[in-house]
Amino acid sequence: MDTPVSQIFDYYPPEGSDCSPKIGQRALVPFGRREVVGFIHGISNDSSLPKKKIKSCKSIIDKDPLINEGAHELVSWCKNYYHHPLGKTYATAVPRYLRAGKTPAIEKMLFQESKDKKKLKAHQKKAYDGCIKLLKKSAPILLNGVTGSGKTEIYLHLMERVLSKKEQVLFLVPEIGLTPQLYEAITSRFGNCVGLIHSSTTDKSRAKAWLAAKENKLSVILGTRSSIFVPFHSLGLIVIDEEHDESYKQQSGLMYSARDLAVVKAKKSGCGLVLGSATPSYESLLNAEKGKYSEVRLTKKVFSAKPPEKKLINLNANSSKKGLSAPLFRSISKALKKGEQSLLFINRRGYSPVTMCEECGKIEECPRCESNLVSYKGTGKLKCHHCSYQKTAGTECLVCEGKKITVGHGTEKIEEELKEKFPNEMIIRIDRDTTSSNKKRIEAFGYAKSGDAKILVGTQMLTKGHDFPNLSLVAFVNVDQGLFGSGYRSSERFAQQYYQASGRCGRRNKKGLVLLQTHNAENEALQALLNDSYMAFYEKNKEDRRRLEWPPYTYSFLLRAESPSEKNVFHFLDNIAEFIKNSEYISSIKLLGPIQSPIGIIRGKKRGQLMLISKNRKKLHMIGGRLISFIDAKKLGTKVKWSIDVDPTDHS
DNA sequence: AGCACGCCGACT
DNA sequence: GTCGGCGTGCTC
Repeated sequence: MDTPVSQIFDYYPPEGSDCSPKIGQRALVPFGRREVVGFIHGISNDSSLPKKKIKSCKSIIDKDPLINEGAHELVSWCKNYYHHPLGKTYATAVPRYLRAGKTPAIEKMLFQESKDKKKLKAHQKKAYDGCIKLLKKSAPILLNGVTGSGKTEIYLHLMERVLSKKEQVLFLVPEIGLTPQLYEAITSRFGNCVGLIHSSTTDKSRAKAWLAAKENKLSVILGTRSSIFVPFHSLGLIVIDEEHDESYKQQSGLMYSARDLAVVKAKKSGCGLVLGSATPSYESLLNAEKGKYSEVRLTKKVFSAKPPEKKLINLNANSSKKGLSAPLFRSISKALKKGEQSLLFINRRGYSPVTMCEECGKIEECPRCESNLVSYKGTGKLKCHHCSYQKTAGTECLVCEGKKITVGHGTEKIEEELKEKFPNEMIIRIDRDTTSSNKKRIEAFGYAKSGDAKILVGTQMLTKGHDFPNLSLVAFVNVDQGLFGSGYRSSERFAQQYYQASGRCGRRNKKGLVLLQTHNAENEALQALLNDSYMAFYEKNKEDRRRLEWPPYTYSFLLRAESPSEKNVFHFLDNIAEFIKNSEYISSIKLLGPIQSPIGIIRGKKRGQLMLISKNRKKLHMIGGRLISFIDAKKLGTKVKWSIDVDPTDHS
């Protein structure tokens, strides 16, 4: 049941019934003073508990198991690998509606043979044939194809093959924004046979899609990461689009990677798996090198466009307090004259990340977090991006009555600069703040895609898998922030953003231009980015990772703890560090910490962490298990809130 | 996570 | 004498 304890609770079958319980059924059980829904995880003839202590189930909810064998295996694997309480793992895997003990009615939504078939171009056909051949080998396929090479059409052809064998398909996308275009593509080709599962899907329809897939009454699930847990009846293929995207990793609770779980699921069920990206994660590229994945490459574009011209704008030579330099403005003007779109990328929301008193230098900080407040001009607020704190932004410093100024640029400030310069053009800003509801998001992307909006400003949201047919200029407003950010993954991340965004301009016959504003024009990594393909950049960059022993050449495991009392945080972490140092595995593990987390205080809670790094995944996993038993046995975790992150994507 | 218990300070 | 705040511990 949905409790944060790692133990399993034993029950007798319901009294006076002769039905035999089956694994995967839901049961209504007395639990303390309440009655809750639980999942039958295993069946046994004995128990370590005294017979008197064991209660009987009130009733068994399902006639047939709700959790089929495949889902049961995946949940079990997940709880072991991520060291997460079993009940909480079920709670993550099963829709809320079903966990409440309810069962919705479902309809049939099955695949219909399509009438009009699109033909693949020669290079696509070759890749498709390669996939078909490799799928028989049952290793995951890494479909490594440059932007515009037509991966989607290959997915659709692979899907058709599987669907016509009456098998099912799971199609995963990193975020909700990418579902509409794919939903349209799939339904127009294969009929009304698709269940959608993402953050805006209601509890009930989520449960419906989930159940329909299990009952084999639906052919395709299109969804975001949690769809990986859908218990398909006869799954034939999993597609993970944009497999490098970090949205596939859950960042709280059960911190699973849907991409990694797909590999497990495909192996266990024997279905095909295609991981697609123009900029594969270093993890996947290394797996391909090791032969764990089969790789299919697409280097040709469907519409043979000239590669975009790439130029650095040296901000040292074009000094300005503004976020946008004169050469950048000139290029935007040129694009406007030709009636073409420009996209400006800056990975920072709000107006400015810092507000400071001009006289005394006092910076506006969150009273509850170790973090500066982000200013918003539109609402006149100062907001914390780590908690819900916000206040009205005054113009005067409360200490010395000096004038407050903003330092640095966010999407909102860039938008303002553009509006001053181009008052008559339609400018659209796309970030988490402007697309908070489904309706707002659809509207914003509508203007962007129709070409009505001539200038697009946005965060990474804007670069994720969207096609803007009229786009000819892409500009990175602040290269240095991305490329030289903290964390060993920042160069990989920036390279992915760079190739994703620059691949989107100059499609068809238009000549594209990519501009990068930087203070480090001579930097070697930046030069490499400019002159090389993503793969060439990877080849150079991976050596640093190997030498410094970071993932994917090592495995990592992050233990986090928080509490209002710093003493409690470090008492907890120190105890665990000591335990590891005394264990037999210490020789194969590198310990980093305990240290204060990069953001040391959030919501008034002190935060600390302990990182374990090892080349030996098995040993790292073993010590993880020992660690939990140690915390449980010594009751260490009572005074702090703690969590485990296996394969963390960033180490904060 | 819920939920109850129990200890302690505050208030009628 | 009683109410309620929250620290602690248990749930088969």
